[in-house]
Amino acid sequence: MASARQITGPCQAWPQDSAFIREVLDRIGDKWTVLVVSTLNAGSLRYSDLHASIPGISQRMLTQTLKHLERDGLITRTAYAEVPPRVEYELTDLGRSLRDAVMAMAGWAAAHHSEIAGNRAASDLTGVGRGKAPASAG
Amino acid sequence: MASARQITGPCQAWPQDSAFIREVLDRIGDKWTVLVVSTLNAGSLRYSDLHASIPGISQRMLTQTLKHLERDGLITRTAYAEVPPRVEYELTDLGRSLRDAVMAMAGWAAAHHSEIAGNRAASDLTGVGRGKAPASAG
DNA sequence: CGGAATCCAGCGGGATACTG
DNA sequence: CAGTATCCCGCTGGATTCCG
Repeated sequence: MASARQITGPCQAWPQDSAFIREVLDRIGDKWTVLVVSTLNAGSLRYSDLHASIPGISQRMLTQTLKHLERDGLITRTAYAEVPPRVEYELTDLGRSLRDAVMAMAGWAAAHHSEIAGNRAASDLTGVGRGKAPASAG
Repeated sequence: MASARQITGPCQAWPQDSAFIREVLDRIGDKWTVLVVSTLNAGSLRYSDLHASIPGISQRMLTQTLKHLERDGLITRTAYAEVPPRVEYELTDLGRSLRDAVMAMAGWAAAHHSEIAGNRAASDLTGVGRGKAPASAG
């Protein structure tokens, strides 16, 4: 899928691996995946439970996200052939490892989000303030 | 929202914090941010250097990504008022900490991407194969 | 060189309606 | 209950053009 990239910089050890990151990022990039995984952290849940636990999600997005997660082996889908249909979803070991990884990101976010918010507010106050203007060394 | 259930894992207190994660994910969710940060890992770079180092990016996206990163205090922008305009971008400490966090995700991706690919392929072969069908206890 | 502004195609994703 | 199918709108983001 991805073509080999030519990197000009001196330290280009990990950009090649960005293909992997891209895959993961494309998955956790959409907000629903993270929400679904975090909700499934509570254990095995039914479709309606997930739908109720995740406020803004539509059936379309919930179904799609679940299929993607199942396809990647991050969750298991168990359908009970009962009169009132029942389907339960649960995180796999792989899914739990993803959850851990995302939680690490969440840790970083929690640790720095105030600093980022501060920077953003300051940058907003400075308004159009561009970068610093050092001596123009011709 | 979610009814109290039996939790398999020790921690279920993070869905509330998902607001923080969302912010970060919205930022690193678009592929360009990660690429730009990883490229800036090489040190201070000019606009044109970045543009050349990141194959598929457009000026629009590069500029936008850089502004966002600067706004959040993840990079610094230094404009030299010379005859041929020159602007350099560099990661801040905060930006480097983000890079570390993203590299952690990259580590997870590298460790499990083959497994995920395998699961996906298997799920593709199984085709329409739905979830397992346990005894219909009705 | 380093951007800003404009235009426009693609598709992500919400709302709705229907099915098994 | 647990989806599937359809429509359709808004945003993302690429290509192009112009400016300091």
